[in-house]
Amino acid sequence: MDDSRYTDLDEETLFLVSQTFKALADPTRIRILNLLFNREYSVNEIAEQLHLRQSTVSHQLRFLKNLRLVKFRREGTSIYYSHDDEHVLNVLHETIQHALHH
Amino acid sequence: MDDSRYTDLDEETLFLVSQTFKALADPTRIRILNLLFNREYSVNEIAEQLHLRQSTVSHQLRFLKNLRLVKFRREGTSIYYSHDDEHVLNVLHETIQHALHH
DNA sequence: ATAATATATGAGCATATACTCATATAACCA
DNA sequence: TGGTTATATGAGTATATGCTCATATATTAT
Repeated sequence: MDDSRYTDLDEETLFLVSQTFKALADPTRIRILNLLFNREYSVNEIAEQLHLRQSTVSHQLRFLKNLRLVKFRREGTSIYYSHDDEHVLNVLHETIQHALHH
Repeated sequence: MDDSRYTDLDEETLFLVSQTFKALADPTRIRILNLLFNREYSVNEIAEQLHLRQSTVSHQLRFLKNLRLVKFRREGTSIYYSHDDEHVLNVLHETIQHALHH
């Protein structure tokens, strides 16, 4: 690996990078994001699919929403969530594949 | 994004993936790995470069070592650490660049 | 063997995290 | 308006995490 990859990191970058990975560091959030690879789901649909409580899903979605990793649209009383960050989703996808095949 | 990216994740994969990202979810570990992009460093050199306590560095290196993200070699009383996982290092590098330029 | 240097580790503490229950808020419909 | 369904949120609790100090271990040189 060449030297050009070393950069002294400023506080802000460090925080953003660590926060991004923190989003991916929890099994529940990974399962949610992994489900959203597929298509959009409502909060209750996510809860049912993954056998989680509605409040658990809602709390985690807020976390992912704050980091702009998911977006949502309202339809009646339901809110449908979908992924919203290609880069992070790719990173997750690659790492899952890496884990599955190694 | 196509449907082919959805896979129901087993416990083991989920654990491995979340652990991997957990390694990257802490500012101190990011700084250490980012330093090791460059070249190998001894424990004390890392501590000096990053203004961290020796024990802090040693604890974090143990964490990274357990996940096989770093390797080491002894030279006298010093132990030199270097990175040992191209995939994870690439993911970190890409995400740092992404954060720096967005 | 003893001293000096480098690294590893255990315990303690403060903070962060993730889940759950209960309840609030919001949209829709009769 | 009142009732129903869906989602969000606050508080409480248990566990996890990261740092620090003190000390143990290991290697080298005298």
